[in-house]
Amino acid sequence: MAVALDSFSRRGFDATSLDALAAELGVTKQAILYHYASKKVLLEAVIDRACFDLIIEFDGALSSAGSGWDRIERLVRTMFRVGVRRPELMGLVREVSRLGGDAAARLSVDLQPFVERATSYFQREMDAGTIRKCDPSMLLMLSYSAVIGIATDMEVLRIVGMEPTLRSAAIRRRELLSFLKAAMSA
Amino acid sequence: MAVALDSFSRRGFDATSLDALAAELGVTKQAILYHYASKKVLLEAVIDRACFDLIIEFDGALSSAGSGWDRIERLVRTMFRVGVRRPELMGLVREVSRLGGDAAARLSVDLQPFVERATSYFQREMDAGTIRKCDPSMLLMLSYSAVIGIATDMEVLRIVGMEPTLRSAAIRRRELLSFLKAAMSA
DNA sequence: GCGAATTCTTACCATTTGGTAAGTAAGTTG
DNA sequence: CAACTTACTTACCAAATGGTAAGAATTCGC
Repeated sequence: MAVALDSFSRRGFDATSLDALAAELGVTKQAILYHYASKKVLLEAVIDRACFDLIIEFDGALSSAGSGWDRIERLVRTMFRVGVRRPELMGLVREVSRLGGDAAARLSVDLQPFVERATSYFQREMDAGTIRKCDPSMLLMLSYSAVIGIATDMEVLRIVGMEPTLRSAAIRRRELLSFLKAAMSA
Repeated sequence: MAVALDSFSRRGFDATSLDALAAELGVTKQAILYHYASKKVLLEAVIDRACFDLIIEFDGALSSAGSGWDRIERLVRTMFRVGVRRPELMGLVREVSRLGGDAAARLSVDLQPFVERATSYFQREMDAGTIRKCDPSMLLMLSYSAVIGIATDMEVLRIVGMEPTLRSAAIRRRELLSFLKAAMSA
């Protein structure tokens, strides 16, 4: 499962053959097809798993104590941490969203509760005056895009002249945080 | 060429078969292989073309008259316009960056002049005090990511609750502009 | 008008793909 | 021990893939 998640998000769904997955696991392709009736079913299982993990990762940050800017900062930090430490999770979201169709629909359903929670949380903070008023969906989308770009578009990072090493990730996180802070401050 | 660019960026390189491209063009696969020795060569040609178009699109915005914030705003507007009206250009950048390897290297070479121009332009504006000091590479990366996300991740847009219609694109552009403005203001 | 280049097509081909069918070794249950 | 389930494997298969070889129609240079 972890292998499939990793490969789907890194190499893409179409570019990942069942044979390649099986080889990596040291079994035959039919061993996979025994547990998952088809490649599509495997993808659906991987989507469910990734969404579950994603929600688990964010659950703490969204429900932990603290208020105002501290909590916002913790949320963004969490987003960045997930993007750096588990890039396959966000990478799969991107890949599945590109695939469209049933897979994307399933992703949508799986993430709906989290998205609703996050946007309503942003909304509350806006009403409270912690962050400046804007479309909460837009804010979520921007945070996702920013982290996705910085955490998974390694090649683009290299193109714009940033070395995509883990060592410099901390620096990038600090930059992104101050950037988002400036953008969100009331 | 346009058909290949579109399909590579929308469906992905691996998921685009030469037969499918040929069918869409009303010719046979071998007609394509006559002009481009292999699928890889076709990809390289498409990359060159996309980068050329990208640079052409941005050239006006980067070199046009005006100064200070007006020019910055025009640059961001251009980025958004390209993202919305020619999503295949930025989509291909994302796809090729995911593919890695020779293709990504070529992309890097093709875009290097533009990237250097853009970052040095940001640097000048920072020195002039128009925008707040930050890593110019980071700023470029963030703008790219934001526009990529909003312009090409249609499914994710739907998931976070934004209808991905052209009609609402203007609203999103305004939101993004005010967002970037807030983030960049000195 | 004729050879030659250009631009295709038809006919193949080896490999890879997701998927099926059937068998088998190792438990598990009664 | 026997029936049955679990977790595979080996043996295939039809379709699709990128690519080659050779031929045909059209255009071009002279």
